[in-house]
Amino acid sequence: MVDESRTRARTRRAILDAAVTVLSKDQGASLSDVAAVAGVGRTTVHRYFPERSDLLEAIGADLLEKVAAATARAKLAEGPALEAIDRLCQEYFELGDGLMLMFELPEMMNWAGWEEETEADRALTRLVERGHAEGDIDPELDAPWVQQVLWSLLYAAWSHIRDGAPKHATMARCLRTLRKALASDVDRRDGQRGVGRDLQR
Amino acid sequence: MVDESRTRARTRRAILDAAVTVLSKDQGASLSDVAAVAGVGRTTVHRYFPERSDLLEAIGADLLEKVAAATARAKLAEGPALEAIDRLCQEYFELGDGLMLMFELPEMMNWAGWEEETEADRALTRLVERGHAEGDIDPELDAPWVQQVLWSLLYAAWSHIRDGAPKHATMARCLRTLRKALASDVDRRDGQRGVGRDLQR
DNA sequence: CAAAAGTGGAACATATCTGTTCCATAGAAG
DNA sequence: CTTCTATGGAACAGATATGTTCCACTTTTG
Repeated sequence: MVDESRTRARTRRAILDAAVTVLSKDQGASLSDVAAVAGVGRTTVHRYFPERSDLLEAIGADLLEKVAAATARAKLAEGPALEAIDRLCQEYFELGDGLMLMFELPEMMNWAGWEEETEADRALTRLVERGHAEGDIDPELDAPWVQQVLWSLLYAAWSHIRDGAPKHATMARCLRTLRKALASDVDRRDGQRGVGRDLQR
Repeated sequence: MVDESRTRARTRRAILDAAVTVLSKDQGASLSDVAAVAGVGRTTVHRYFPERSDLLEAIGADLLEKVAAATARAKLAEGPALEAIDRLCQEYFELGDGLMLMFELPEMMNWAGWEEETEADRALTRLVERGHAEGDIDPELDAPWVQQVLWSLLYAAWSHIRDGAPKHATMARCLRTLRKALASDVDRRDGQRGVGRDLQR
């Protein structure tokens, strides 16, 4: 894992990406399917990932990195808490198929990397607590529940898009829904900023 | 399907229920597993549902009925729109494992019965539109999106419970979240009724 | 009680996916 | 150009789930 020839790195990525694409559409897909989409022989897949579980594990690790990167980009420590969550939601949204995989692939949710609390989890927890302290986030909603809501709304958004809904509008609705759900009732200052305020009647 | 002896009906139900229980925990579970939990021989399962797909189809149909019944019980045409959605959410919540199956079992979401719009869908659509007209529901959130949000929050709630969260408290948070998310900003009358108002700081 | 209905288990055939080995060849790197 | 890396494909072995058949046994039902 230390260093790989460029070709090896490229093939590896191709397989990983293909796997995410294929498995997010059909979690029961065979390795042949993955190989086909990756434009690679089935043998090659086994060369990189001896067992199916190795591939899944690699996907998990890859996803974990992407989540970490997305969380970092959202800079959760900066600005009003609700705006920070907005940014986080947008970043996670970009994970696309990978996001769906986390929900839909059984072996993914049970896999080791997600059991332990990641830095991303901790950052979100800190953010929610800050939101509570600053009066921006509904004090009745604790960090774990906020996390559940965030992910499930993202899931809802992507499902909706899969059903043919326009991407951008759906994203806007998702953000709006999340923001309203989490906003403290006392503090309404930031709740309406951004998306479609003027459409309000 | 016309009439079945009592024994047959009971065995059939046992298999169906066992299947929901087992498959909601492991979508890849074999028919042997289902048979074992149902307290029935594998042969018997095949007698009632010749192919795996037949079993899945039967579960789908069964679930569809339960959803219809739950929707009817919620009496969506009565009372303020937000309260009606509250009732609906509580009714659906009771579906338990069946609810998770709809999300997690791939063959379930693609299955025929869900494609066409059911009476339950139409009732919800009418409710949302009524909510818009009466100023109770956020006009920016249309019926399909409201439906997505409703189901995904239920999914979030059950996932949270699976993770060890207390059932009742989670349900309360789920309702609160949904209500706030859907409430129109103009109309705040009903937004706070019920769950944990006195815990507000 | 006797016939009929319902059941369980063994045995078998079949399909599919997995994981492995081997070899010839294409492509990169020196 | 030559060497070495990476690859694709065929062929094979093993595991697992599916679906079927048959028969003896139990329970219901008339």
